Amino acid sequence: MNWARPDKLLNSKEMESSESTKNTVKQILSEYLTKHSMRKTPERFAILDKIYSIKGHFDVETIYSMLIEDNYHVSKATIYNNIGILLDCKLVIRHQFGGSTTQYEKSYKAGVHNHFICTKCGIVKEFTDTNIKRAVHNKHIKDFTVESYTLYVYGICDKCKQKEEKESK
Amino acid sequence: MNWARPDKLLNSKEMESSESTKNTVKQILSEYLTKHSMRKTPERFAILDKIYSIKGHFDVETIYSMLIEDNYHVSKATIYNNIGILLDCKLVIRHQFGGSTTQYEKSYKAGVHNHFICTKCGIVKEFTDTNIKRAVHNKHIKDFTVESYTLYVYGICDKCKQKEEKESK
DNA sequence: TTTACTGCAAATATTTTGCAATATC
DNA sequence: GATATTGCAAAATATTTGCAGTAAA
Repeated sequence: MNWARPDKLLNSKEMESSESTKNTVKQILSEYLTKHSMRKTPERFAILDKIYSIKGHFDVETIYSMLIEDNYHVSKATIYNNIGILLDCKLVIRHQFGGSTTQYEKSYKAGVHNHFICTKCGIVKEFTDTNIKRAVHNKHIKDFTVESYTLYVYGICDKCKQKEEKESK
Repeated sequence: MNWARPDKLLNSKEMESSESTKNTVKQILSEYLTKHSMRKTPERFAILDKIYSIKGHFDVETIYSMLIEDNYHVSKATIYNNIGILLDCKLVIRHQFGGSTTQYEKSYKAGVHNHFICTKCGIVKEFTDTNIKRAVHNKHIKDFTVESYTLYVYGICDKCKQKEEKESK
């Protein structure tokens, strides 16, 4: 098997997960594919590898252009298809922040984090909070098995707030 | 001024907000429009009134068909336009659960609530939890003014879980 | 050899936009 | 009367789907 491993300097959007993390997620995908009688195509592992080189959120377009930039051609249809699989095996999570595209994020060992979203400019800032985490996990929801959560806190960032104050003068 | 007030039996999707709530939100919208030199069109108040007769989530299509059913014609473009305004004056909030349409919900006096989303069938169940509420409000986020929050808890509902167990036999 | 997967293009669906007609102020 | 808003249709955009060719098993 020959995983696509681009050998180049990483741009600002990229930040390698540790090799061991990448190997682990490949393993998880591999087992998932075997279990479901699906094929181990190079595209699948190239997409997974690329996703695990991205720090933060991304959309399908981002993955697509990053792979093209590596001279690794995959169609968008294939990316959509495979992100679906990665969602199923919990290697990726989906975010819907309210922009026009669906955002995704690697989820293995990424840790739970919360998002602050400015309702004016749309900037997203992440934070962690153990009290919130504890409160969510202490909540027993009838008839449901909890797997994960996402918290979106809405408000106004300082930049936009200052802009607003100027405008109302 | 002549607010559209449909005088008919309510269907299952509908549940009147109290008259006083409806009057209050009309007041809020009215003041917002005045402040921004925008016009008080009957469409705006008809849409607001309809939204405040809906319990739970809705999308643009829903509002559209409900108004058509009342023989009140508004174009979808107008609904999109006005939901934008209602978002601005905080009378409506937006949800992106992951389906194909954007979902909205009335927000005045609706209370904060959290959502459980089944990752298999997509069913959304609401719940409230004061511990979570407290934890979020205790969180001080640097450089941000918090206005509201939404929590999405993901997992599997009992129905889907049972289905899964059957399949793996 | 079988058939799952990829890539392309066409289809679908939601939301946005342009513009003429209309109605608010 | 001036112009913001509506309604319609067309446009834009993201995602899905159908299908022929390719490649994994």
